[in-house]
Amino acid sequence: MKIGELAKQSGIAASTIRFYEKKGLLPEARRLASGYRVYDDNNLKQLQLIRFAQSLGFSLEEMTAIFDNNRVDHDQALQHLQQKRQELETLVVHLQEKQRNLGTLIEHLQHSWENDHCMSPESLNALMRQSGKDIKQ
Amino acid sequence: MKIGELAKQSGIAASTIRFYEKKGLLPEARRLASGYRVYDDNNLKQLQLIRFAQSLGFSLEEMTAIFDNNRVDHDQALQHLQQKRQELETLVVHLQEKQRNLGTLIEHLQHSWENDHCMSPESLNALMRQSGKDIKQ
DNA sequence: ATTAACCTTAAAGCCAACTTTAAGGTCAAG
DNA sequence: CTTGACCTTAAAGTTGGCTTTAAGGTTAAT
Repeated sequence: MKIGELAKQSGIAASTIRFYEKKGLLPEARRLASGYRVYDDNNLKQLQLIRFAQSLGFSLEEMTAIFDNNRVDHDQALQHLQQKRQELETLVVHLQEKQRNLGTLIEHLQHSWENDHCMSPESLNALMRQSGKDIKQ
Repeated sequence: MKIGELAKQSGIAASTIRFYEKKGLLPEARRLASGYRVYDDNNLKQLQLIRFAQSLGFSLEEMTAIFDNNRVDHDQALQHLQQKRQELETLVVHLQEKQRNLGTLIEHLQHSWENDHCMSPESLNALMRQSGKDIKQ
């Protein structure tokens, strides 16, 4: 199949597929005499794997390192994945904390607005002191 | 205090403070005769509030809308906050799912690499079919 | 033979949230 | 009265992950 068909089947724009190839995330595609790129179902799977890894928070650069087929260092790849899991775990904990803080903040604001119609920096400050750093990603 | 001091106390670069002012997120600072910006502790609190809101996932644009003091529409601000909490909740659920998937993936890979030293696309596919869409943000 | 739908490339543009650069002006210490 | 740390501005650069543009070449149908 040609790039338009692969784009349709994968849901990834043709321009993005070319972009991935240029970045080295995808191998250089075989070409027709006309210069058109040709793909098969393996390429479709590669794209799906990319989207999956992306949904796990991997950057294109990380994927290029891990999925550089031919010479995958399995142990390194595994380490990458485990680190990612750890990061994800930390992120979730942080986000849950934020969520709680935000809930509390909303309640405080509802009360303070019912009374004095101002933002009551005291409650804000209390929350802000508690709240950790970044959300990141 | 001057901008360098505020930068030090807030942990936010002076260039960033100027940038926030230009964006309209901070009010225009009072100036010395020399043209130097002058700040007080309220400005420090404003910056801390910005970092806090940022940690909750608010963009500078959203904050500009919400914290446009003088004429805050409390109901709208509250709606913003509640929507953010909802988004955060959804995000957490998705991330937890990703985390589980990633754990499963790691186990599968450990097994398949012990045996045939290849990535066993079958297990990957199974996971990928299950796994929802975006992480987003 | 023409048209429309496809493909090619390099290069530029986009977004948020900054950071850096260039070319200055101010101020306190020695 | 000079040195160095600080401040000013507008404008350009950065990052990641694309998308868009411009200027073409190919293919299939009519």
